[in-house]
This record gives sequence, C-alpha cells and structure tokens, in this order.
Amino acid sequence: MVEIDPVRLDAVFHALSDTTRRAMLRQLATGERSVGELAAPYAMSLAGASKHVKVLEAAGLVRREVRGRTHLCRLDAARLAEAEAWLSYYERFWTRHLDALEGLLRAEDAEGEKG
Amino acid sequence: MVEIDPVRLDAVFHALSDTTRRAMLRQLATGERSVGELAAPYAMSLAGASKHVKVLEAAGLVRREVRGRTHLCRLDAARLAEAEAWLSYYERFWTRHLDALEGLLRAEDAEGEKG
DNA sequence: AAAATAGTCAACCGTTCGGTTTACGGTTTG
DNA sequence: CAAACCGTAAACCGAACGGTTGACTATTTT
Repeated sequence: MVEIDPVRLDAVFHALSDTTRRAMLRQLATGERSVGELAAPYAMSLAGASKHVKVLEAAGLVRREVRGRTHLCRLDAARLAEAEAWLSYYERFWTRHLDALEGLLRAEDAEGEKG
Repeated sequence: MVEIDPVRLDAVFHALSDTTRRAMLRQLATGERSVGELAAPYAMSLAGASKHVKVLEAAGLVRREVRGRTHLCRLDAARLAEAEAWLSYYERFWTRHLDALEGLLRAEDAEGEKG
C-alpha cells in the first residue's frame, strides 16, 4: 500500500466535498479554463467562484498560469489518483473478484484435505 | 457514466475529509466495532468520537446495530464505490492507456492521410 | 438495589466554510 | 490617458465543524 500524507488527503477530499468544485473539475477535464470561464455557469459572484478555485489549487487539484490579466487553470490529476488509491483499498468490499477469492479459498481447502 | 446524487457525494467526500474518520473506516475494514472500540485509539472524548461515527453514518458509510447498551458499527462500502466511480472518470488523466489512445490517434492520422 | 458501563444529547466554544460586497491592482482596449 | 476587463484581497455574515463538558438514559454487573 502507498502511504499518503493525511493532511494532503484531508485537503483533497474536502475540495471534492462541494458540488460546485466538482463541477469545475469536470469543466477542466475538457481543457484549460480561465477563472471567469470556470465561474460563468454558477449563480455566484466572481469572488465567490475565485475562492472555490483557490481551494482546488490549495488541494493541488488545479494549477494556474497567469497570462496577462487572465488566469489559466488546468487540471492536475495526481492528487485525484491519490484519493482513488486510498479508496481502492476498499474495493474488496464491493468488487466481485470473489471469483478469484473463491478460487483461492478452494485451493486452500484442497490443501487442507491433502495435508 | 452512472449519475450520482450530488448531495450524497458531498456527504461522502466530507466524511472522508477527516483523518480520524478515515482511520475509523480502516478499523471497520477489519471487522465490526463498537463506538467505544472505534473511539479508543484517539485522544478525544467518547462524545467527540461518537460525533465522528454519526458523520460516517449520515454519509451512509457505516451502519449501526444497537445491541443492548453497545452499538455495533460495520462498514457499508456502497457509497465508497460511488465516490470511486466519480473519481474513475479522471483515470484517463493519469492512467497510461495512452497506449490505446495513441493507437487510436495514429489510426485517425492514417485516415487523414488517406482522405 | 446499587454501581458501573456504553453511549447519546444538549449546550457551549473557537474556527472554518461558503458566500457576499466593496475596494483595489494589473492588463488590454479605445 | 481613460475606460473596460480579469481577478484578488479584505471585511463581514450566518451556518457548519470539531471538539469539550455535564447531564441523562439504558443496559449490565455485582
């Protein structure tokens, strides 16, 4: 298992815990966007949306390139990968690779009957 | 893509955004635990830990069975699966099945050169 | 019956959150 | 240069968060 910095993970999950921020990430998945473009879809002040972008940036999910008066944002998925790595630990609770597991258990049963 | 209720996802990611709560889930991954057992590892009042359990329960990550004076908690991974499903959308940004993607692009290039 | 145990509930406290408004600092553009 | 534009910063607001203590309810245990 890859140990992940808990503080970093706190920040990532917190950033993901808001619908607006998740929607912004979806926007960024289709290409880079200015802060204004990210803000446009929401009934919210630009300053408000800007704060959301900062939360995403602080969590390391978004990087920003200042280009003249506009700030270009792009997705940085590395921290999302860390979050998914954390979650993947629990896959065994819902994934039915009980197929493989059952196979393994049957093999052990066979061993037990042999020995 | 499986559309997931945003409010539910808010609750799940918020529940995961705290180190103590994530650690509690890890405990529950090894088997059911009472609230007291969940609380034991942390320098925190029982009431405080109990609140964390309630957050996990409200997010649907934990179910509780009251058994006499003790409350037995067990992991319910379904909502974790939803969170992972949401994250899996972004796998293409870090997974190198750029192999497959590159193949596709090369095929399109070939088409372009033909036409 | 009395005492110990498991846990919640309610009130409270300081901090953070999500949002606003207003003011401001750099760019472009006219 | 002046005006419009893009975005941040700061101050503020009510609500939620993470945590505490103390009182309380049930259940076990003795």
